[in-house]
Amino acid sequence: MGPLKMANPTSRDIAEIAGVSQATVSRALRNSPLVRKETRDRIQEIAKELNYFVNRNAAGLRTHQSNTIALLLFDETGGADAQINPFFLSMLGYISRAAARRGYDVLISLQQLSDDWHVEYQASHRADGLILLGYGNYVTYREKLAALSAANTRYVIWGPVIKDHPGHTIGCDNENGGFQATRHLLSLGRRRIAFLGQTSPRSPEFSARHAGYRQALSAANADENPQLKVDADNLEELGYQAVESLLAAGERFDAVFAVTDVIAIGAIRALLNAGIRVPEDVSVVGFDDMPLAAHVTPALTTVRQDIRLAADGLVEAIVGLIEDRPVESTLMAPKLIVRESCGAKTVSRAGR
Amino acid sequence: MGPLKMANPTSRDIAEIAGVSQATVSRALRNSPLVRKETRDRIQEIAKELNYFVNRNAAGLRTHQSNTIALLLFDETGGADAQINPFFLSMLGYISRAAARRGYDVLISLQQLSDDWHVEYQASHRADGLILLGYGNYVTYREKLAALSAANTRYVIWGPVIKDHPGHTIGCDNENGGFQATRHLLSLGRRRIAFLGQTSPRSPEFSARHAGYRQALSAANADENPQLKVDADNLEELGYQAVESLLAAGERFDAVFAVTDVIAIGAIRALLNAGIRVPEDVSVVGFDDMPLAAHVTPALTTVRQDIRLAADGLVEAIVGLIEDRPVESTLMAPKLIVRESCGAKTVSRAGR
DNA sequence: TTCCGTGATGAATACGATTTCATCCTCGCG
DNA sequence: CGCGAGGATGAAATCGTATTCATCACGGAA
Repeated sequence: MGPLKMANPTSRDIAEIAGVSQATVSRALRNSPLVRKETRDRIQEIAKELNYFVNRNAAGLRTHQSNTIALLLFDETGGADAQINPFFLSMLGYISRAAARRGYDVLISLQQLSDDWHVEYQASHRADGLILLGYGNYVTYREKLAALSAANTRYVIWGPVIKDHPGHTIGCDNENGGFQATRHLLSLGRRRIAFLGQTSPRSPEFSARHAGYRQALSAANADENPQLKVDADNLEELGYQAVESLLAAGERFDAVFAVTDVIAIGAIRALLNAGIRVPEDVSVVGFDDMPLAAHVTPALTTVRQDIRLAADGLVEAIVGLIEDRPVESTLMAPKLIVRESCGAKTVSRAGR
Repeated sequence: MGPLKMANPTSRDIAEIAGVSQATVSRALRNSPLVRKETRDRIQEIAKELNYFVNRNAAGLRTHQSNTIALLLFDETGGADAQINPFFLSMLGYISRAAARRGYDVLISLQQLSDDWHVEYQASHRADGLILLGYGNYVTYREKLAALSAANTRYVIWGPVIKDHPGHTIGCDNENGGFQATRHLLSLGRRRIAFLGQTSPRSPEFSARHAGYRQALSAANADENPQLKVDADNLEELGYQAVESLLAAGERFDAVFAVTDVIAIGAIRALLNAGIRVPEDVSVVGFDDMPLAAHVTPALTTVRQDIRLAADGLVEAIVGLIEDRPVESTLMAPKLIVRESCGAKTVSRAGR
């Protein structure tokens, strides 16, 4: 017989064809041990033949689940048409894969500070839980997070692990990362190390990296020079300006630790423009190891956050919450990736 | 009275509180003109008070809609842990915003060649329509697209507009882009222009760019030199190797048109490594204008695809299909962005 | 032979909204 | 004063699945 055709087959249609009840079809499709194996196989075959797929709305209505995770990206620096933080973007890919592996879809949403949608996702049964990227800024988001908790929403945050921080958090050990970067520069004989990045309490991650920087300095009996610290938000242009301002002030420095790859890239551009060689005259180290870090010239030495692992951790955590398993906040170890911009190696092909 | 509390309020709960029927609540929440304004306002207020949100599963079940668009990313070059094509990634951001503006959520899914999920999305009522990125390769995906059409799925493809191509397509005028890039190099006095990129029928977009390249050459009465054409897939490493092979073969060239920014960046790295100056000795032009193009050194001259516009177009198209409006395939005009790598300007701060 | 446990299946209901159809009330007009 | 039109609301059906509770057949034990 030819292929069965049907516009929108339902479990009832299958039941009729198979000569069983709709209940049995439902059970068979979910591999319930309650149905005899032969019946089950027959039903599944018919379903495939008919190109049948479970209506998720109906199933979700009945089970109060959506098998979907909402990924809320918040990018403070961006206006409506700004590029999204590339670090988050590449995280997104891994999150999506990790979620798929566990049978969850991923819904994405770019949030603005003014938005209040976040509460809606779980309440409307569009998602079973939320992953928050870019919400590390506790001060700004205190009420938002409180609202989430009040609505009994399950969520996980990527960001710094802070005590009293509501909810569960997966983050990178930023302090240790800052320490590694700075220690590396010191080990290369650099002593006048500039620090580029915003360290207000509004960005606790960057503050932690700064703390690591100071820690490494004092471990080497070197003092922090406040003149060599420049605030800069996470934009390439601001990294450029930060170095410009250092040069304009006549500061002397032989290394730069930028709190972010993006800032580091801007800094390098400014240095080269000023005729300063990198890494011969000034060593530069970034943070994040974003995809392009290996491909700029000189290739960027940086502190890698293993986003693959991070994404896995986030998904693992949110799924755990959804399925009522105990979940703990986690701190992940970063790793120094040595390339060209620090001068530790002779120039060669960019590290992989 | 204090704030009303309730775990999971339903429209029925609201009805009871407001002293009306559940039907009226449903109408009021959807701003139906059938309910008196005062009643409507009162109901909406109660809903807000209760922190009520429509259960999308129930609504979707009834209306056969999900108000969701599935975004299928296919990246041919990537294995399980590979980075996603940054061009698609940044498109994703704009798509998400454009969809939100029209009241749609975006579900993302990274597809592998072996996957057959694509058909499922609409059939399972998880999405009302599909946007396909990276499916430009018609030969490989012929059956996949056929399956989609057979399942009566609404979908839009980002890719080359090809006649006989099933479905609707939004794409960039690649031929024109290749033409502009090459003409620019010619106008700078370059004559021996290498072409880097895969041009098999499996990648029609790249072939189109190549066609534009040839067109510009012949318009300038210059002949194409087959020795200067190197196949290279879209990876930085392959751009590097392509230039290496040209150099190894002893070919002389004074310019490179890379079919992609990623390839161009690899090419530049290889040139610099070989002691060849860019742009003084060799001009380089890329394609895409991905976010980092402005930030590499030298900043990349490239052909910009306006991804913001592209994303808008894709969403506009898929929403049109969903809402049964007529939709046409569209070709968008690319634009040459002159930065440093071509040598048209004196070196200065990277263009924005 | 009778009875009961067990495995397999079916009937019926619930999930929470949307929508059709019916009802009721009011007001204007003949 | 009666009647019909139209505005506002309610009752009830419906969407497609998951699940509870009943039913039934079968076979072994008493």
